[in-house]
Amino acid sequence: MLVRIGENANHRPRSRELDALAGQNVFCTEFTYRRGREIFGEAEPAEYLYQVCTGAVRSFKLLSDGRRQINAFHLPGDVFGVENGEMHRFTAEAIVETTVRFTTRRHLLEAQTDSGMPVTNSVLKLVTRNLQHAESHMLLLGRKTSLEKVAAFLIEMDRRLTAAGVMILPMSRRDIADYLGLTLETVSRALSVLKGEGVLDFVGPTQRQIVLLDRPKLAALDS
Amino acid sequence: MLVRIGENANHRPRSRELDALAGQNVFCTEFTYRRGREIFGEAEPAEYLYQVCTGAVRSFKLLSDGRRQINAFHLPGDVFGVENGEMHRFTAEAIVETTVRFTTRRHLLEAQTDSGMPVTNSVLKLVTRNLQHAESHMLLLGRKTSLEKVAAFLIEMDRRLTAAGVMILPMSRRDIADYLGLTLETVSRALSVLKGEGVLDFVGPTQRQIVLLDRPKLAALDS
DNA sequence: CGACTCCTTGACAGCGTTCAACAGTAGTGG
DNA sequence: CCACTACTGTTGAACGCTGTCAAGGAGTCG
Repeated sequence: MLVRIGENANHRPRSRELDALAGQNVFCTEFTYRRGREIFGEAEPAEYLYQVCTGAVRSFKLLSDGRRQINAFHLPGDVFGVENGEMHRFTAEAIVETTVRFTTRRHLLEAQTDSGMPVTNSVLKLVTRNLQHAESHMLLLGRKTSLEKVAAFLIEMDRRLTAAGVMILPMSRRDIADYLGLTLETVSRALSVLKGEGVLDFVGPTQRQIVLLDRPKLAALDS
Repeated sequence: MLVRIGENANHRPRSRELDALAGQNVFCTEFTYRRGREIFGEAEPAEYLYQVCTGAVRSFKLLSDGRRQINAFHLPGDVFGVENGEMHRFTAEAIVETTVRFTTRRHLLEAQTDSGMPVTNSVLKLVTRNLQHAESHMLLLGRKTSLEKVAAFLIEMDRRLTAAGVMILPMSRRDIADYLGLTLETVSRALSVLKGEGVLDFVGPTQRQIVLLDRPKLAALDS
């Protein structure tokens, strides 16, 4: 039986993708992870497939000395853990308290043999979307300056989680830095520059709530 | 009719993938591109699917000011141009004189409806492999030092094109740099360091032929 | 042979990192 | 509720890795 996701500003059309993937009759369970908890680890068997209901997830790889590269942030509606192999290729952690729905890969495979091929097609679509994101992120990581990286990050997050004119970032400066291949100090400095230039402003007591004041200028900075 | 690829040191099992993809009866044509020629451009309609017979191909994205990020090198046996969408997301160019086989996407789709689903599965495998490569490349681009990047590059190329103990690089220092998110000078310096440390040596008149003398040390440098 | 590209090497600059101090916020327990 | 502590973010100063600029040599191709 399906568990309904409540009314949520971040509840996008994509929320239905896990349904399309697994079929309407697949058993889906909800689970809530506390802030910082690991959802699955790199090289662990990929048993489940997840969809974010509320909260936010980071998936990343580590080098032996602790350097971290965050590959993607998963926000409400996003499906993740689609490894199409035996093992997860990332570690996934809840950034804040996060509720996910999940289903087993076995259910996926069974649904596939039942209905023919739409399931494989859905998996292909998801993998292709991940690949596209990875491709543009390689351009960012390899060839953009710190300011361009932060601008690109803001544009992406603006698209994905701005509601009522305000973007509430669930992730820390360190998370952003590890996503952009920078240090947290450089991210902080770039944000200060953008604020100084009137591109954005912080609202509220914390620095995690951002209002974009000049999107054309921001887009121009992304090159 | 299929065109046979000649005996070639770089002729890997993967060479059969386009067959598996498109079926043994699909019409495949060969074509040879001269050094530096564009095979397809970013945002062009993705009409064909390619496999390298001989030579080497670079696929890359550009920023408006000319900064280039090479996403992948395609070597003999590799299939490329699998965009799974209307448009190519990269530009592909022949690095040296390169012969490719190609088939139209339409043939692929027809093969799919004929035989059921193995075609989609093959596409999924290819896209998944691309994604895996992109994922580890993001870690490299975002978090590795120049020496680690060059070491990782050598390890990858050693695996993919070392024959008879010698690795003959088809690409220039600039290509390597644009692949690793560095400048060509930094690549050159890193190679000089590795030579100085006895990890590798150049053979022949040019600096494109490399012998690896200490693979364990090289692997250690990749972290 | 001459023009061109490619590669190496040196000197220097600069962007981003590192190290450090400080302030604001959140989380915890009395 | 408030004090205490840990966490998070900003900012400054100095460093260093990589980029930039430049020169020169070697290889390649017409």
